Amino acid sequence: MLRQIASKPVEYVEAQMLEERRLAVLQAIVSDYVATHEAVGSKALVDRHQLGVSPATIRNDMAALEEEGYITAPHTSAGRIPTDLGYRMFVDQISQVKPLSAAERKGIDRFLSDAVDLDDIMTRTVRLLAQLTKQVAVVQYPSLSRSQVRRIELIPLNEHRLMIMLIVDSGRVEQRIVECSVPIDEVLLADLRARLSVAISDQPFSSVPQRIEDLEQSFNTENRPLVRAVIVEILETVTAKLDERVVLGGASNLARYNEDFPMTIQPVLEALEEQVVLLRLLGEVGTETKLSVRIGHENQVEGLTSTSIVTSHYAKESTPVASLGVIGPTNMDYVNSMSTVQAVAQYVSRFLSDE
Amino acid sequence: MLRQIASKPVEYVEAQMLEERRLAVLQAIVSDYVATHEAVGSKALVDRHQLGVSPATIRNDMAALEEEGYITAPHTSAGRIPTDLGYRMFVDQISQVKPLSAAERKGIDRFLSDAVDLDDIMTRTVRLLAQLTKQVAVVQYPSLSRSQVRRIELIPLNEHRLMIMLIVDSGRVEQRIVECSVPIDEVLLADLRARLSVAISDQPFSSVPQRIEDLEQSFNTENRPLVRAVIVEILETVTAKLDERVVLGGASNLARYNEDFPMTIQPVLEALEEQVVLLRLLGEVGTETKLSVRIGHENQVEGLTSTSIVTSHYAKESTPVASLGVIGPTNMDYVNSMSTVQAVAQYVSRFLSDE
DNA sequence: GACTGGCACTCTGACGGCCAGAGTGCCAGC
DNA sequence: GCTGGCACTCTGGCCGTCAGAGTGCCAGTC
Repeated sequence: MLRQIASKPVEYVEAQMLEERRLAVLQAIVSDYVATHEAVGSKALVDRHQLGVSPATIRNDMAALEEEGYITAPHTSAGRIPTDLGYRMFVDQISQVKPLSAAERKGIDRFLSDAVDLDDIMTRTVRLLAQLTKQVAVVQYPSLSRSQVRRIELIPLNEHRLMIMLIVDSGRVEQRIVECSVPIDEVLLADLRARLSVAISDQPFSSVPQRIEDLEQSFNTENRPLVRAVIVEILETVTAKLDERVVLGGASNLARYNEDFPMTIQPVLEALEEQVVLLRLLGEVGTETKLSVRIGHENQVEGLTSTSIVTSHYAKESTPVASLGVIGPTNMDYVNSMSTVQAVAQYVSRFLSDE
Repeated sequence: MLRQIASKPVEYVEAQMLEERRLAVLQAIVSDYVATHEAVGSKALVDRHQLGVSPATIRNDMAALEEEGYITAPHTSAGRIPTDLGYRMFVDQISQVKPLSAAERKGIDRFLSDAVDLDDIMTRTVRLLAQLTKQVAVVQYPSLSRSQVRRIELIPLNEHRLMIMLIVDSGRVEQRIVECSVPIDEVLLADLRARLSVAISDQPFSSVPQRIEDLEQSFNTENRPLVRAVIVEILETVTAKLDERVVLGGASNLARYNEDFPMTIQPVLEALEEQVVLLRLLGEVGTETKLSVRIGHENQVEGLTSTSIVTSHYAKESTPVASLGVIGPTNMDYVNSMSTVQAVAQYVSRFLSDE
């Protein structure tokens, strides 16, 4: 890299260095602002970082950065604060995510390994994320659409009522109750279960509808009402429950920001109570990158334009099944959030795959 | 009532009337303060209520009420605000809970009747409560300790792994996965299931431990490891899951108070994130009264001493199974909260019992 | 004896003026 | 291209002032 620069004409080298310092200034501004939550001025900058130049020089750089839209001044005579674009630049510059310390990793490991079932894993994960990042954490349950049906059970509860139970390979269990007008015939039930089982066991959730829609035809007319009721209910479960489940935690961390940051937390809380919004925040699973950061206005959700979202996929047996992440103010500690989210996602993936 | 008073000596009648007016003043103060969230003065009081006396007289009453600890003055020259004791008196005075309007009842009915399973009922209920009262709502899942096991299933997932499924009469389903070192024998499994079923079906959850602890003895030595593993897991589920599940909603309503009420919401949010705290708030189910109000310091939870909690039990087939309620600032609208909580509890009870 | 009008007192909250501090932009000089 | 210096500007804290609201008390009335 250096060698390459050395081979260029002198002016270019100097322009390059200028660029580099300007970038360093931006990074310094972001990290100072994230640490103090106060607009940072040129003098403070040279005091706290080894920039090797005077405040006046920095001021020129800052003017340029402001011109380019990376930073902005709250008012004439205050320091500068980063814009969304500035944060974006900062985040993109973090090529390598800082690894967690051994102690931290061990803590995560210990905390998650006590989990007894999927619910427990999800709850623990969200608590863990919130605690480690001191922010609001979101964890999505393994997506049904990316899962397979492992097994189906039809359990009679009484004469007119039975429970359908879909067991999913990620450990999720979906249950649904069916009312029947006619008494339930155990033999028929066993038969139906067997055929359903053949049709959909070990098949992807998304293919269930087409696999069972014709099943009704193969039964005697007298039995069809029950069969149809069951099939309808399964279809409903499959489609309805595709709107994924999300757990939220650490909302109290929102209140902390308020101290030095007059963000009105009500719209944020409101947005976070909407499943739909959360799912949109967590984004489409299975896209290229694992770790994703959306800053301020980059996420289109109303009420969350002054928050940033750091998410990562997690996987079961190396196919991504869902996302998790943290939500905080745009002036959050990106370095820490990113490394924590990534690490936790890795651990969750491991635990899911172990099971 | 009037007749009775008329038969008493004159002094007593007057003392009684004095008492009555003083009570009216207290009620007026509470309702005005709840409406405006501003300390209420003597003049405003006579303006807005037909008290039939002059402000000066009211001032005397207010002084007396302050002396008795029902109201307090934030500073020398402000109006008065109710103390916890004042609210308590006010609430106790509401003998008859105001019924909801037909439209409201219909709204509740419609909203709840779309629920497809227990999870759905719980989620809908919490949303409903939060929306109707504009406060934070809490709903507890039907308590396992007050439920019966309806059915038990042992479902083999693969050679070394099976899922235990406890179906509870309230509609809850508890599942747990067991790992076995030896391959699972289907015949043995069916046998075990049958015996477990005999032992605990239709029995109260709390009696499960004693009913299955000796079961292991009746199996061959070679089969005991599996049997023991299953029993251990059931016992663990029964005891572990007795810590009840609670859902929370409408946290964004907390932020609203902040506007006119400088309550720091962080401790409140923190407290609400603790399951244990929530359960303590919802209180012991099955005690005498259905509708319960705890005001300010009456609930011993740290961080919630400036909030009030209105709860009610709900029942399945007329035995109470759990609680639900709302949490708000002490200056909340008790009349509305109480009637809403009561009505919603009734509807939930009905839906549970219908199923 | 209870209620009333009047009066003096007090506290808050809003408003405006003032000033120190911080930070900038610009410019001339190195 | 970097630097020191200087004039400029904006904020935030501080203080004094003042109107408004509400109280407590007292003497008078029914």
